[in-house]
Amino acid sequence: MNSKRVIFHVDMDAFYASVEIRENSDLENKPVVVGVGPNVEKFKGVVSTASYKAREYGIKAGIPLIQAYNKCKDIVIMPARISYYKEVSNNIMEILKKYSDKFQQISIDEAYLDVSKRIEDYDSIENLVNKIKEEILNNEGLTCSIGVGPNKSIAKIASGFKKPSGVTIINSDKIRKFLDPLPVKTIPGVGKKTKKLLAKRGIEKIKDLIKLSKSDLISLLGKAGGKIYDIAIGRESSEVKPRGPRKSLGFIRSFESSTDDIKKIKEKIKELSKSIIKKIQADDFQFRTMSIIIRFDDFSVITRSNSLTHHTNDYKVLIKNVIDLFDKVYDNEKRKIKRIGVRVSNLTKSSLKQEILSKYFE
DNA sequence: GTAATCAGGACTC
DNA sequence: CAGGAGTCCTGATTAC
Repeated sequence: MNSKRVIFHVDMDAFYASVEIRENSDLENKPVVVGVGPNVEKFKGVVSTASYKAREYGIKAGIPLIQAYNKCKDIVIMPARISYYKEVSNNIMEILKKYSDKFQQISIDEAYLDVSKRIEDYDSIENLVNKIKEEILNNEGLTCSIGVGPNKSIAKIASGFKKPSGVTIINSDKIRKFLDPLPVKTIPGVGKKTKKLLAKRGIEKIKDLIKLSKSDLISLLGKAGGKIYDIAIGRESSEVKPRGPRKSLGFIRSFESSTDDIKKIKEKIKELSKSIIKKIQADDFQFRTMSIIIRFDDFSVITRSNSLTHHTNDYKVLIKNVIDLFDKVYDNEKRKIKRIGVRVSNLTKSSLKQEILSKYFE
């Protein structure tokens, strides 16, 4: 037997947009974007996902809808229907689980599969990849891209290498040839800031990055530097493991335009808190820490939080605490507010299970 | 001195 | 012109 791991990273192509197109064949080959925000019809918000046709115009996730429109007057904007996309996602994840020994869902449209035990040679990789792609296409009418590698990071980078509907298989002996020419930003964990910091030192490609030692990178970037180094040399080795329980839960809403109307803001805070309580009770959680998040019209952000001595799932407790937090901040603030959010953390499962478990560990 | 808590930042999809 | 949800990390402060 072979002890080498074979990891798949499966990534759905333009997931939200593709779901909308599958629901409405008129949208095929059109520049479709799924938008999120306070009023997507009036271009208040951003692009969540752009179809591949839309991408031809330079439209991509994250840009303001108004900019997307300016790039292409023909864009079709669909408001996001996240709960529906979740249903679709669940169906897809069930398919992926079947084909893996170990499974890790990363987000609504991505997952890692450890398929080591099901692979003997290159052909069996191709067979398995094709089977997965076929079943997702037949059952859900959607395409995905798959990256295959000896660890999770290489699989992930590989899945993004050829899209849409691409397959990229990186054997151990091809790691350097694959990674070396890629821009550092390709590495998960290297975002805008880190890219800039590295660029200042003339580091643009992964091959530049690996000239530094691991400790150089750690002193430059902290703990993240160590991870980035391991990925760059192709030796990241984290296991494919099931997702743990959630650690926090919250909601954020933007106002259509910035406001200093305290009544309006507090109404929103209550609304958000209510939604949190609903969800948290439905999922049988309790929380101990509560936070508010405020983004001002100049885009600066303030967060405030406090913790209780005990866990709760009570609306009254939540609302009292978050309103108190808000009042403390807004006493000496005049800036207008653009977005407001409420979040709870330090979660535990409430009721039954907890007691049974604690008995076990007495 | 170390553990919790809090605030802010970076990052991901 | 700048959404929404979530995670991890860091540094400062406070608690034990």
